[in-house]
Amino acid sequence: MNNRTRSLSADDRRAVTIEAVIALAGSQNPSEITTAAIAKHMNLTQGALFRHFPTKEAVWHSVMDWVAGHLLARIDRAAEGIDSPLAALQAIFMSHVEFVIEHPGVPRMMFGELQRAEATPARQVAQGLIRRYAERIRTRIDQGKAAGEIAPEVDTGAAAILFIGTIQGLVMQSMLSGDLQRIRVDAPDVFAIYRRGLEARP
Amino acid sequence: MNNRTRSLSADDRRAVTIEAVIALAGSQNPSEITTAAIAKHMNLTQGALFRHFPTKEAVWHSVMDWVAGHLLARIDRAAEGIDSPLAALQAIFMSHVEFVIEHPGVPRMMFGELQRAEATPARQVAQGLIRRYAERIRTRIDQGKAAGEIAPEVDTGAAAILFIGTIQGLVMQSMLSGDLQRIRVDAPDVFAIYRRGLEARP
DNA sequence: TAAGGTAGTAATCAATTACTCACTTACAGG
DNA sequence: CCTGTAAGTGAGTAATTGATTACTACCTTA
Repeated sequence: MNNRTRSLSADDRRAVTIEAVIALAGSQNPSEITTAAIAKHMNLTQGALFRHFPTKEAVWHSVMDWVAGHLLARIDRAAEGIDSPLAALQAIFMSHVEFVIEHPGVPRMMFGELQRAEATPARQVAQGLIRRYAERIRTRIDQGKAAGEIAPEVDTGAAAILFIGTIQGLVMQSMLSGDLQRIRVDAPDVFAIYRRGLEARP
Repeated sequence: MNNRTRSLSADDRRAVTIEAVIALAGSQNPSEITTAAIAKHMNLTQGALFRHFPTKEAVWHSVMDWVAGHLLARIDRAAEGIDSPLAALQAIFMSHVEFVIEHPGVPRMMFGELQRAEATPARQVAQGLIRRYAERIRTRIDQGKAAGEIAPEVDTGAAAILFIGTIQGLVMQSMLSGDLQRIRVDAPDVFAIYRRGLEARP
C-alpha cells in the first residue's frame, strides 16, 4: 500500500540516476548540474547518491555510456535493411534527430564533455562515441560512391564532419529559439541540402 | 625604467581582461574560468577585477560584446566587394574559420552561453550575434537565387542553419583531435560539399 | 524472533567560489 | 610640497559544492 518509492535496488537506482541527469540536462546547463539537484530530482538525499557512485565523475561516465549505447543502437536499427546508402544516411539522420528531441540534454552534455580540457573517463567515452559514429557515416558514404549514388569527388572525411555539424546546427538553432520541436520541422530541409551536396550529378 | 606593468587605465584594464578571458577559454572549459584565474592570467589580484566590473556576469557581457563586434566586422570585410553571392559566402566562411583559429575559445563560449537556461545579458548578446550572422547569410543566399547561382528549391533558412552548423562541425572535430590547425585543412573540403548543395544545376 | 544486509537520512566536512573592504601606492596639478 | 584621485593589494566573508559518516528503516532468512 505504500506508493512512496522508498527504496530501489542498486541497479534500479543507478538507472534512475542516469535518467535524472539526462532530464536535468534538457533544461539547464549540464556543467551546472549539482549532485544535490540530481538527488532532488529523484526524491533522494544528496548523500545517498554516493552509495551508488563513488564520485560525481562516475555518474557522468555512466551517463555517457548510456548515451553511446543507445544512440548507436538507434541509428544502427534505423539504417537496418536499407540498401541505398543515401537513403540509409537519411534514415540515420532522422533517427538521430528524433533521439535529440527525446533527449535534448544529450547534445549539450556531449559538447560540454568534449570541451573539457582534462581527459576524464566521461570525455573519453564521448570521444569514442563520435569516432564510432563518424566511422559509420564514412562507411555509408564510401558505399554510396561505389554504388554511384555519391559523387566521387566528395571528400569522405569532410562529408562525415558535415553530417555531424548538420545536427549541431539544428541543435544550436533550437537553443536559440527555445523551441525544440522546430528541429523536426527544419531537419528535412537541412538534410535535403546536405544530400544535394553529396549526390552524383547525371 | 619600470618595465613591470604596475597600473593601467580603467579602459585598458577592461580590454586586457577581455583578452585574458578569451585566451583562457581557448585552453579550458569556459564555464570553469574563475575570477581568480582571470586575474592571475593578467598579473592582478582577484579583488582588483571588481574595480572594473561590478560582477563576473558583467565580464562575460563585455567579452560577448567584443566577440559580436569583431566577428561581424571580420565577415563583413571579407565579403566586401565580392559580387558573386556564392563567392561571398565562401569568403565569409573562410574568414570565420580564421577567426576561430585565432580565438579557439570563442565557439566554446558561444555554445556555453546559448545553453544557459537563464536569459543573462551575455546570453542575449550571443543570441543577437547569431541572429545577425544568420540574417547576413540568408541575404547572400537570396541574392544567389536571384542571380541564378543558387537553386531556387533550396530552403533559405535551412541553408543558413547548415552554414553555421558546418563551422560547428569543424570546431567539434578539432576538439576531438585536439589539433586546431586541422580546421584550416578540412574547411575547404567541407565547404565544397556545402557549396555543391546550394549550386543551381545546369 | 533474532541476525544480517541493503538502502537511505541528515548532519557535517574541507575546498572553492564570487564578492567586499580597509588600506596602500603612484601620480598629476595647484 | 601637498593633496586628491584612481588603481591595486590582500585578507577577509558568506554561500555553495562534492564527499564522508554515524545512524536508522526495511526486508529476508534461518
